[in-house]
Amino acid sequence: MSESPIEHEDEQDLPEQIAIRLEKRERLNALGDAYPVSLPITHTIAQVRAAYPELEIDVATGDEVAVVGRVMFQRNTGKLCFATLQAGSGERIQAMLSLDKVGEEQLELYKELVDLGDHLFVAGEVITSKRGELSILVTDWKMAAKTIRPLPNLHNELGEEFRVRHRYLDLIVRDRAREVVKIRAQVMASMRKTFADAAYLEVETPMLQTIHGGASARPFKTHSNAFDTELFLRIAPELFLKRAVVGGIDRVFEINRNFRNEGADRTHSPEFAMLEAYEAFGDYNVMAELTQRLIQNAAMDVFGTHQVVLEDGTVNDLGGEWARISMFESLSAAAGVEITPETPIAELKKLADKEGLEIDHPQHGKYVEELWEHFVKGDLINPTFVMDFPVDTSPLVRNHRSKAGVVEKWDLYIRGYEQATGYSELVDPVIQRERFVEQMKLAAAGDPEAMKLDEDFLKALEFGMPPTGGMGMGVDRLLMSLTGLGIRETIMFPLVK
RNA sequence: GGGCCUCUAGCUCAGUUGGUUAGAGCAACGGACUUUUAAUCCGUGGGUCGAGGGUUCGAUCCCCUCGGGGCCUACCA
Repeated sequence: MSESPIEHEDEQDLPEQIAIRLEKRERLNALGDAYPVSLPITHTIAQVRAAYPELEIDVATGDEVAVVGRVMFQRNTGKLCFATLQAGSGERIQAMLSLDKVGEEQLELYKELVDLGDHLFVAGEVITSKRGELSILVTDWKMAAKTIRPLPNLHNELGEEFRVRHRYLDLIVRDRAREVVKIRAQVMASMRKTFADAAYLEVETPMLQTIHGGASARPFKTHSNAFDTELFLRIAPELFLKRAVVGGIDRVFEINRNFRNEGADRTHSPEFAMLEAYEAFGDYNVMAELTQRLIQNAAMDVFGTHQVVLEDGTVNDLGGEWARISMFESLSAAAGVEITPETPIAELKKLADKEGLEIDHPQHGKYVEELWEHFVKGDLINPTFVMDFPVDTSPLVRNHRSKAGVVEKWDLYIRGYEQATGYSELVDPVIQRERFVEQMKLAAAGDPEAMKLDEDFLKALEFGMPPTGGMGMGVDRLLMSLTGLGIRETIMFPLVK
């Protein structure tokens, strides 16, 4: 990337349009202020529009208003100039500057000093033009903030890379970009309300951790100068939220960033927003109900329906009671052979080989999950809880209360994506230690994602954790499910090199 | 990690089978215009063709290296 041209000392090197705008900025400062600290604004553009929903053509209301907006279009003629002003929230209104209202000097200055993209303050009467456009017939104008760089062309779609690298411009220029930011905020607010209604407390747990745990993933590493020690950006908040439950915070949730040092694609980002929730004396069934409620409430609060329309026009039906299927039963049905926790690993391997699956760190449960993804996952369009996972790939989940060889864990799939996961949490400190030891053997065998043993967490469990249900949900992925956008569109400022 | 593609003006894109001075629309500059709304009309300027190296009389184009981006694939509870 080239350095910013505005940093060049020699003005000759500046792109023409920037040099010209810098001169205009100087002139504005000489005449007054190109960036005034305050302006006598009386209305937002939205308020003006709302106050006059249906005016006839060529009407003068007699009402005076003063607004600011960014200049999005300009149509300058000899004695009458038009500009379209846009509020940050996207509403637009037309400003009209006529010779007989502002005088020759102010009209000339306006034409010379105001460019597309500038923040412009205008005061005047609310009218409609001869074409019926709601307008402000300007008596006073003032530069609210001079722009130095030209806005991108509004008549072509911006390239994807340009949009991500200049999200601030994307937000100015593209309604949908603003909408997505708003939807995200509303979804967050809705989920917090659902939690509040269920007497959950929101907490924040460490991002910097001395031992990363709670998930299987490669971490980002950093270093603390003060403690002279290696630290990890968290891959999950799970082990700290469970400590909170041990401490008696019986209903607790956190919405915050996780960091995973792994691949980035349409559904994965190195940093992503994660929701985790724990409920003492709940189990994975309770958490499934909570998860369904969170998502359905969000859809209803934001879109007013459980049938949300996605970017490509298809409808994502989130309504009704969501299906629950068993992992082993659905796999057996799809594969055409009975597969249970007792199925010999050699048989699973034979089936995987036949299907052309390569499995990295072969354990029984790994085979089952890979085969399940191969045979079943793609067909799960409507929201579906996949229940009861293999034990050896789920070290933090308690054994099923009645089925041998599986744990009380579900994954929620929506439109073929893993959306959330829920557990009846493992709270027995002795079994938890055994599970960690198993993970350490895997790590020793070279699995870089295997979990580390967290002695302090085990100590907390040894002080007694109540039976607890837990759930985790990728917030960015929820936004994807609600909008049909890629993850880099649901995150306002995704990581770019 | 592997494969394929891509990078040209502020933005969106053409183009050059290697040849004088690299084009368009919008944006900008000068001029005309009191009802435009992608205003219109006349005129003008604007480029290290991602960076570096090579081949060549001559490279934006061909080759190599590097960098950015995309798609597929692998990996990612």
